Amino acid sequence: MESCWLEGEGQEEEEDMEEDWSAPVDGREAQDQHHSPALARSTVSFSSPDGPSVASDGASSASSSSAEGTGIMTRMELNTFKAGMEGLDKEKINKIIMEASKGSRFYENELRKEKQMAGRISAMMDRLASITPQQQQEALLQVDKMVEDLVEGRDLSRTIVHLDMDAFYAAVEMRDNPALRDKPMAVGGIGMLSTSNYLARKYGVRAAMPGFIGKKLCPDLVIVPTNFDKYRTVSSQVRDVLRQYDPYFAPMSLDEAYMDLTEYLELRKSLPEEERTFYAHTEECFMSKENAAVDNQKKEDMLGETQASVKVPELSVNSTTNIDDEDGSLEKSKVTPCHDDNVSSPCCGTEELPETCEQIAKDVKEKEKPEGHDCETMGCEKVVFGCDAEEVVREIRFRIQQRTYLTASAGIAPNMMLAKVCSDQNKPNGQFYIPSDCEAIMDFIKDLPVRKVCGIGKVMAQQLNALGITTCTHLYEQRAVLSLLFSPISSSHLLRVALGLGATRIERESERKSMSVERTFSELSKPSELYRKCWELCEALAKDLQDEGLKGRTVTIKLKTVNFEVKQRGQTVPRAVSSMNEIYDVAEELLKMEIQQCQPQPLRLRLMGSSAKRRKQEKPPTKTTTLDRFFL
DNA sequence: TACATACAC
DNA sequence: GATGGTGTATGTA
Repeated sequence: MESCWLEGEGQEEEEDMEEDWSAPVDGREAQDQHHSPALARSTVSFSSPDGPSVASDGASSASSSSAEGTGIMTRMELNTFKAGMEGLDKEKINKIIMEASKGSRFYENELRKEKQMAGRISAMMDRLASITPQQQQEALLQVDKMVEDLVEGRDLSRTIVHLDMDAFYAAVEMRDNPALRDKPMAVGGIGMLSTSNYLARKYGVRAAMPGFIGKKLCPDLVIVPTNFDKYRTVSSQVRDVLRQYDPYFAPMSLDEAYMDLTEYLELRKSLPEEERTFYAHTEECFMSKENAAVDNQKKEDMLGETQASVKVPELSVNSTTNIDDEDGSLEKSKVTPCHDDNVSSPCCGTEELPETCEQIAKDVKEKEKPEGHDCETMGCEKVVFGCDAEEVVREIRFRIQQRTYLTASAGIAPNMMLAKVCSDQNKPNGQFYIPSDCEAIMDFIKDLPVRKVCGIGKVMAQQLNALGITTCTHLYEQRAVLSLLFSPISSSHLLRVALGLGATRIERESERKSMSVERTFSELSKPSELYRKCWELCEALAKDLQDEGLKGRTVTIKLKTVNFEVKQRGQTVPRAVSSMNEIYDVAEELLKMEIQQCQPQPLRLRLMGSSAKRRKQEKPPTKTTTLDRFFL
């Protein structure tokens, strides 16, 4: 989904500090951060004599956090770097969020993580303070060599598109239930929301927010349970369209995909107008066939700024598989990337695919209009799309809307990093184009908040913030310091971002490296219950492994205590395993050790997980004739 | 290799 | 009253 409230909460778990469970003592004080802006400024002047405009407000906001009992933890704040945040009363929303959370075990854990982060930042500031001007000068020379290489290697020849469905799950539910259309609503459960519609976002209700907090922010919020089967079906309809423009497109989740339009755009130049002509079907078209209908849509309407202007009559959808809110509703929607090379591959849904691109195209175009219907005589609005990238993307979005009655947003740029940022720019139901031109890229990058860049999350953003870095311009100005404070991998990534660089080739599907199953439950602490849960998880994992014909060399268990502390324990076995018994043997042993460690206290858990990983760096056999593949 | 952390969706 | 599940990458020891 495109927005998050507490991004990636589940994975950002507390460091394992067993001895500290009941004594959360942390010597480092939050005020340590207060010296950061000044330090940041003083160092900036070394590396950048031409006087960068360091945002001091950015730096100081890093210190607004973690004063226990007072301010709002930055970790828990509403993320304001997402689309659709205009005109929100952030203060009020954050206050409600904090009040709803305060005193909970979750909150206490967040508080600890916040302190830990403050400590890390303070350590970083100490390192910064110890850097000499000479060191900075040297670093700058080094970094600028890299800059030269990077700039020289810049590839502006590709046209990459990132396509993102607007409020996907929520939009699907609204489409199928008109009663929801004028209400603030979210998809998920009282425990966690997967996404919310734009009306609910006005109240601060976001993806990855627990439903009960959503209700506090917006008492009228309607929460609809997830229905993944339906989203998968819609997703495969969208993919049917995308495939025609890039057969190697890469889905990132049910609602998001990257495409490389470069080759298609060449073909497009000689595509006759007829092939670029579509009809916006009227409601009558469909009614005449007692089929689903869509309101008469003009091209302008389609591409306007308002979301879901499409009116759809009730579809006879009654797939009400009620997925268990606690467990099933938040399954990751990620699906195997679809790089089927004209081969009919089952990876993009259950529908059988035609064999050639032409057939796919014909088939899809057929599905986009009512059965046996002649648009010319029915007076459907005729739309002809042009041949440039923007027109093609408009066409793609138009066809998606005609096919699914849902809107999508898109970003068009010379690389994946930029395309991704762009797709958020005019959301919902909009698109944004960055031409393949250095100046245009730099102009776009200039004031871009670093937090908007894919890969720069909450933690990195806060670290950068402490250095006075909030935009990509700052990132470039501070390149020398960054190369000294961060690892080579991190700093070169930041440098690439600062230069507006990103991947220009969409990677083909890579081999899976691990498979896991995990569940949250109400507290379990009796060993018999814990072993039983472990057994169930291993059983589920074994089934998943066998379904995909995979085996793993390293078996790990994941435990989350009732205080939200996460531990992971693993063991590598001599031979790859996939059966229930083999996996459980290892997992049981690992669990046993943890239970013993705790004694005489019980091990009190709220989550348990089991996973199998393949060994690092070894390539699995490419062509497998046997059924078994291996995580070697 | 083991474990923790960060990130995305 | 109540804060998810799956997968990848990376840093460190």
